[in-house]
Amino acid sequence: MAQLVDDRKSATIERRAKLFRGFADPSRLAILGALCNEPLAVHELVERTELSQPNVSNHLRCLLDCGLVASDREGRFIRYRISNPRVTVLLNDVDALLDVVAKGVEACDNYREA
Amino acid sequence: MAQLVDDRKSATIERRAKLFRGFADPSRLAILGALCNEPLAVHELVERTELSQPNVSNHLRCLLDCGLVASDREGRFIRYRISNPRVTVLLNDVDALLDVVAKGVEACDNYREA
DNA sequence: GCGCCATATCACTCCTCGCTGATATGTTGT
DNA sequence: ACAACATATCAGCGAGGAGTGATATGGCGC
Repeated sequence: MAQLVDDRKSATIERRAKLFRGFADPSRLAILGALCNEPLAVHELVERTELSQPNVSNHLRCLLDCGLVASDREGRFIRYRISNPRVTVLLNDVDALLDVVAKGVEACDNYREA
Repeated sequence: MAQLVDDRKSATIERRAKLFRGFADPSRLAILGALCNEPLAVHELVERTELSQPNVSNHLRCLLDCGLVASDREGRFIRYRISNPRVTVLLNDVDALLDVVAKGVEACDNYREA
């Protein structure tokens, strides 16, 4: 039973970690940032983010599967948009936190600096 | 100059990504989660998270450098605590987002499922 | 139907990061 | 000063994920 509790606890943690990982990539953040302003088609995202088209598609697939963005077909375009305002909330939270810890984050070299 | 703008923009994105990466690990989330309840010394964190002691220390160093936790020496113990309430806010908001997208996140196999 | 544009998929490589085991530093009692 | 406990550091290994290039699918206009 303690085992059960542990499982449930760790399952929750794993889910959180997985969701955070969805945000923990510059390319995906660039895509999400662009979509926060307005819905965009893939080729528009390619222009603005300066990422390769397959790369953008791959990330969109990931974001779509995770439910962070949604897509609507429009003719031969596919328009992507932020699926839920809570995504934006989270992005704002991280900026608010960065206001406080930006210096430390940049100094931390436990993982590769950008 | 457009170059400058791009640099500034991407620097912001990189910082966000780096901060998100700080949260994108089950071990660090377990540590942060435990610290959300109460400040704890390292050996207590080892007990509760069931991680190895060097592992916990490594993650704490990372979290400390990033400014997400703070530490106070107390005798031969070192007590760690959440450094800023915005950390807790972020953790809560991620749970709020999970309420909506949990299913999708679990289904997404672009990166390894826990 | 054919060519064109928009998007998706796949195999592969490289790099980053997390964990472990051994060891070093530090602090407290006796 | 020494023993015991608490914490930090470091090298090395292994795995997961991001990017690329080539290619496949799908919708549109002529």
